[in-house]
Amino acid sequence: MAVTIKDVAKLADVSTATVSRVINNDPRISAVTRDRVLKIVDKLNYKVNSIARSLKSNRTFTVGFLAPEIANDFFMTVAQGVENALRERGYNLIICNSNESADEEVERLELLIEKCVDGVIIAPSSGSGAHLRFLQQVGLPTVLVDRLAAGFSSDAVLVDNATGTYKAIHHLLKRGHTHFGFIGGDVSLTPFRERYQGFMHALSEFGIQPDPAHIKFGDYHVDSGYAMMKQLAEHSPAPASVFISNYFMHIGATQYLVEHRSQRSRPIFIASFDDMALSAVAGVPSLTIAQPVLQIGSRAAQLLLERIELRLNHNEPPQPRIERLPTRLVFHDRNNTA
Amino acid sequence: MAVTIKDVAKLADVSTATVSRVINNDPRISAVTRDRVLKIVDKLNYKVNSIARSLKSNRTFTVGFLAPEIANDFFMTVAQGVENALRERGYNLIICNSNESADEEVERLELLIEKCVDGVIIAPSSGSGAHLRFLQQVGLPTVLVDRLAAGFSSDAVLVDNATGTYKAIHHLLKRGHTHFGFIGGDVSLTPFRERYQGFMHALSEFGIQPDPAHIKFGDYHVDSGYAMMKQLAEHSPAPASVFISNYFMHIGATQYLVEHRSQRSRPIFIASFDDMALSAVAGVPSLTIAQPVLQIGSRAAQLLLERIELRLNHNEPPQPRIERLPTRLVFHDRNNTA
DNA sequence: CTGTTAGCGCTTTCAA
DNA sequence: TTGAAAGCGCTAACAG
Repeated sequence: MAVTIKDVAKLADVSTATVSRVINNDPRISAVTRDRVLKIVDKLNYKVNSIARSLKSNRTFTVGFLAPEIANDFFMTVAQGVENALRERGYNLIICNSNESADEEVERLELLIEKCVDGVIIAPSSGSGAHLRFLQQVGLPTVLVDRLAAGFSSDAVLVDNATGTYKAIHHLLKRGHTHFGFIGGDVSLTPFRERYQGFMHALSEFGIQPDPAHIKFGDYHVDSGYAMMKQLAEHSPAPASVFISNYFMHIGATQYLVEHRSQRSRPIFIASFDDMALSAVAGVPSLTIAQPVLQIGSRAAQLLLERIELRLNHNEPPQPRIERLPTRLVFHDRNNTA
Repeated sequence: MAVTIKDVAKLADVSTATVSRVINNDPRISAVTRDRVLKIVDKLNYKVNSIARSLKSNRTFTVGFLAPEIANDFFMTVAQGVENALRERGYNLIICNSNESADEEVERLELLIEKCVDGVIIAPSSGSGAHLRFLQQVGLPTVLVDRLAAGFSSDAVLVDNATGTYKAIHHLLKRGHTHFGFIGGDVSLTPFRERYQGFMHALSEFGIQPDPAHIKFGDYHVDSGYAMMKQLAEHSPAPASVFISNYFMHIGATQYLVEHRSQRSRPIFIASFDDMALSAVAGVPSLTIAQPVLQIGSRAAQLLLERIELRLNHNEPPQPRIERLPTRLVFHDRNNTA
């Protein structure tokens, strides 16, 4: 059996209360007692049982992070950002996976509630937030990241999807690009919808109506990007430039282009949301819209901790805050065709 | 305040013991009482407090996963495999990050112990396992993945690094490849050491002594792969084929090659350990050695749960088992130069 | 400065 | 089949 506070108390010949005070750095403890206790703590290699502590104190110093995919660089980089910020404040992170399913999302949240996490950060699996509403009942501090959930009002940290896309496309339009294709994700997810809107907005400003055959929507994964780029490239006429709505589809699309490089006289120019590890790899000229991924996570953690502290002190919770972090254009283009 | 077992008991007009039995599916409970209690549970939306439960039962149904990097496709895919297997058995996963540091690794493990996890799965940060030995003292069920730790004997699930590499290089040698370069990782980590050994073994069988200037070691990240490939390619003579010790360096190396494609008359052939999402993307001919990444995770989870169960029943723990899962060769080569 | 004591929410003998 | 009561390891009044 593990060593408990009692064992320490007995050996140090003090009460368990004293031991508790020592390990919690209560100032009103004499130096000698403190030393004696600490010595025993060391000797017995005593570690607090944070389960017991949590049962008393009703806080676990643990935050849940719920992502729709766990083997996904984007969400895990967000998680990394969350963890960085939490660790500074002595909090820990439990990462869970909703598998992009609202049902599993609820399941995982119930689990996290069972485990008495102090708050949760969620990249919601679905554009509708109906299934999340029970969180407000429960009063669990919550921050959304990357995506908003309709009908579920809460703090959120995301990026300027529409504006970022608008600026990229606007830039290309000014440089003379005119024949655009579009590779989109599920528009029931806010980021993909907003990126689509930004894209269309820029085109309409230049009085350009894209060929409907050049507008494609799929899921947001590599294979989907490959398939849609294939459709676009094989369509006649093919678009001269293609906007791709996220990193994974960018990778898939690039894969297609590289494999069929020799078949094209002029390369298709790519603009893509996200700029991550491999955005530069493929050597297809591109303009990318970089998100501050780590900061999304760390900022979300800050907002959450704020809410947790406020709740602890029985203060009024603030109104839901939606923060849009700025994106940044990145040119991957040695021939400066952008 | 959250609703507790007491609230349910009061409303259902039974003792807390009865409620406890109902929610734990104790058979010796009359159907009527069960129904009555369940109805109240629903009405109050009662959820067990697993903190309190764990304090009593001394188990948390939670497993810790400790990875040296959290924003890393490989480790997170392993984590995915772990989670798949755990979920089936009603266990949960806490993912922690050691930042490839032995000190942080110990910190995180102490945290997990504080949280009373039932066991841990570790991809150890360092080839030396000295800092892990305290786990045996504590008696915490442990399984290593991907890497072994010298001086720390425990269950482990990894792949046939040496054999897999050997087979790939052997295959290429038979196809006439002779001038090999090598891009390696930190050989204090067992996978990188073993891959190096497999590489050298294959060459020596063919009586080939690689040019020392063609053997490079770095860290295992994208930038490192880029830098080493640059060195190899700029060296005169450059190797005709290069073995790369993992996915991320493969990506970096490929990035270099694609960027400088036009400068070479004949492309450098790549053989690389790992075959993941983007291995096929770059259009540089390659032969990859695929690991069954998800299975590494799920198998590790199985071994761990076995140990946890045994310990619970006070059975003798089994001898440490080291399982090597087989790798598989994958050809990414439209011109069949491999 | 330190000890006594009650109790966090739950499970589990033991007794009925 | 059910209830009473003890106790998991810790913290926090309260008292001294």
